[in-house]
Amino acid sequence: LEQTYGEVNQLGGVFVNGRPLPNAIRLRIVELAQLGIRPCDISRQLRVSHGCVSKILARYNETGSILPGAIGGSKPRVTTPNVVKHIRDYKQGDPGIFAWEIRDRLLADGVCDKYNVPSVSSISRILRNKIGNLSQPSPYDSTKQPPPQPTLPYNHIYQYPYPNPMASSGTKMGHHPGVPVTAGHVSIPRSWPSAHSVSNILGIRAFMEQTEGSAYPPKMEDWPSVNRTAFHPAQAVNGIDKAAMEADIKYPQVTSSTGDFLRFCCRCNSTFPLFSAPASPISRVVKEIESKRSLESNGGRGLISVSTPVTP
DNA sequence: GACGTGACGGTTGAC
DNA sequence: TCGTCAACCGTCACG
Repeated sequence: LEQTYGEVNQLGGVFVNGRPLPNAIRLRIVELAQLGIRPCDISRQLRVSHGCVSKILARYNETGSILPGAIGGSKPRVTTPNVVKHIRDYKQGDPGIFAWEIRDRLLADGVCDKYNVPSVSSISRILRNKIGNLSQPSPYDSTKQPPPQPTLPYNHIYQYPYPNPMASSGTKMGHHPGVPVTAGHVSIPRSWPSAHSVSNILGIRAFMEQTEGSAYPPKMEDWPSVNRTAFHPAQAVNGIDKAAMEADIKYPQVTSSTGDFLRFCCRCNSTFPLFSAPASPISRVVKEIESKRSLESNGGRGLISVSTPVTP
């Protein structure tokens, strides 16, 4: 069981097969691209395969979202209670009606569209199994409440399942650990070093520790594939070297004297309030994550603050 | 060398 | 409870 998580790709980056990259890294990929850094350089810096970088950027350009798609699950059922109810109504109104006629009527009446109309065989099955005896009350009787529908649509946003030690425990999906949420805004806890490597300029440090909780469970250090013999301690993991990660803990996010979060801009060599930054695709992405999380965090419960104000 | 693409092995969650 | 299925994932190799 312990030998399940963590593999090292050709670039030395760590990934979990079958699982999406942490949102922080996805965000960083987009962010670097926005800054004009070539995908191949992003790939090397973050130690993410160029195919993945290409995929994430393509998705971002197409959808505007950095988030991975919905993994798992099944297609939405077409035989919803409402559809079954209509089929029963049609059958009651005309006991000799054919399944294909029901299908046509479902379309004609606007109950279904061409994408979700049940097949003739499905209708036949419904007629056989659910409406076989019209004298029997149906579980979907109009006098009853229909069964609860899924809260989320089929293509809901993928919930990053990695445990977050700072997130409230108890619910598996209750709180998205990808980006910390405060009551009215999102912070991107990071420090903005002055060193001029791409990684350091852009503050690629301790992402997994800070913005994703611990990016992969249980702890990256415990990943069997992050082999300490093959992986030098000082070597970067997804562009995050260990020393920097440790340093990030020592030097938390810059805040102003008022406690506002400040972001260091390497371009203008100054800081600016993180939350008053001009709207950008990145801030939009952050807002996207925030809004998704807000919907799923049960009214804001489990809010965390991962940034520690710097005391002078 | 950079990049798009598809195969591949893997995970996930509804049914 | 468990297996199946179809969605997704990132890596890798190829062109």
